[in-house]
Amino acid sequence: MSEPPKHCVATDAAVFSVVNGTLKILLIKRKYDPFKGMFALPGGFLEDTDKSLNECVKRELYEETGVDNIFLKMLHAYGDVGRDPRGRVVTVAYLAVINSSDVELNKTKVSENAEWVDVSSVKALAFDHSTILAEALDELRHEIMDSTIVFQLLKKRFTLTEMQKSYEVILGKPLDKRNFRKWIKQHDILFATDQTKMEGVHRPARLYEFKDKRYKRF
Amino acid sequence: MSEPPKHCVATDAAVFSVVNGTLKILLIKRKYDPFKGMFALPGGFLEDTDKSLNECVKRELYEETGVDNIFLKMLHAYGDVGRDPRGRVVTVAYLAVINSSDVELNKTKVSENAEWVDVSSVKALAFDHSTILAEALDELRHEIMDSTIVFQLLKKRFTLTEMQKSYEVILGKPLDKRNFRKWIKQHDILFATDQTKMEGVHRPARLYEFKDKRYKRF
DNA sequence: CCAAAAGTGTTTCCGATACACCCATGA
DNA sequence: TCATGGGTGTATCGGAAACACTTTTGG
Repeated sequence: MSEPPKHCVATDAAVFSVVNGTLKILLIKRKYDPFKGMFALPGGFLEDTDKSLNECVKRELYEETGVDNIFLKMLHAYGDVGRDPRGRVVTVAYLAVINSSDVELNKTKVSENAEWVDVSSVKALAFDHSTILAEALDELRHEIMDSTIVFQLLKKRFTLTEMQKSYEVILGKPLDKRNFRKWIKQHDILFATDQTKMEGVHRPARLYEFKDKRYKRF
Repeated sequence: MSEPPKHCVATDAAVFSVVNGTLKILLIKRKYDPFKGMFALPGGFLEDTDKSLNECVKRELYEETGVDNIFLKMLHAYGDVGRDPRGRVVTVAYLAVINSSDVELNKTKVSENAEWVDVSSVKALAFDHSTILAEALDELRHEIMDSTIVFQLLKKRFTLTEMQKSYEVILGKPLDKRNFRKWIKQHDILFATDQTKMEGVHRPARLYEFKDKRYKRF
């Protein structure tokens, strides 16, 4: 057996957020060929200094968008010949959701091409990133029902209505208020603070926090 | 930005079967260092001639064990530094199940070290393959309830009791006969042939076939 | 007629869904 | 007192689980 062949390895992140009641995906406008001018998922090559794939995707995300300290769930690897015109690249896709107000895009030179784009208006993406995005969105809809990943999307304190809205935007359908509250309560992941949020001319809403902000599957 | 670094990429397969009523995993006894003499999952490096990761894992599996024409589901990628003492290797793990009687192990020089090993008696494996095996088994238990992957495990014709036994061995717990039959019938994936299987001194069992042997999620 | 596995329905339970009214606030 | 969103409970439905007896065969 000869020396094993070597290949480029990369990570890509599908990072979702809810902004103004719509589901957004964090994309980078490419400055160089291939696919110059098109949108792509943030990501990049695995470096020797990355101790793990997880570290790689976090580093790339930070460098390209300023997003830091975020939970990323691995989704799938893509390694078909021809998926990158420059040569073979095996990429590992990750999923994340964040609260967009925790992030200031365009604050560095490198991240100046990062944008929140409406998922519903995303057209063709660079490479096979349209496929990755579609699969990530599908996975997100499962994850949100099945894990505590929604933690990432909300601020430290939030009302149950805000939480429900996040679910509705991600799932793309309305939920029943009473059933949603019963469901979320039975998971026992929240506690009610003694504070309320007053906004507008109506009864103030109780503010909640997560008991444990770590990712956990139900 | 400099040239992207290159890395070894590999695939590994966790191939399960049920033999004599016990759950088995297909392992290779390593002939060379590192981990010489230890068991490992079958797998190997991605070659330039492999047009996809899927093709790579199928090729490796065929070369090392003679197993051919099998459905493999991608599970997860592992890329931590140090998981292979020879240098960094990013590996992509796959899951499969097969009917062990469709395969003749040890029929070639290269595959002479392949063995079916009781999952319950597997000790330490080479590399991080113990982790991969554990995660694969977990995934298998979900897959079997959620997809038609059990197709791979059974012969062309089989009785419902044989099918149920496969589920029981994989899940590691007994199932209720009537509930199992109701459940499997409601998925509408089988048809009853007009033949029966006579074996022993008791009522013959009807033989069934799959309507469609392709992998499908429920 | 006996042993052994095949085959078959009904009841119960629990989680998911549907659904409508009162409450607290500021203007 | 009104407009606005916050907050709450019950009845129904449907799928999952529990559960036991009859049938067919060869010896």
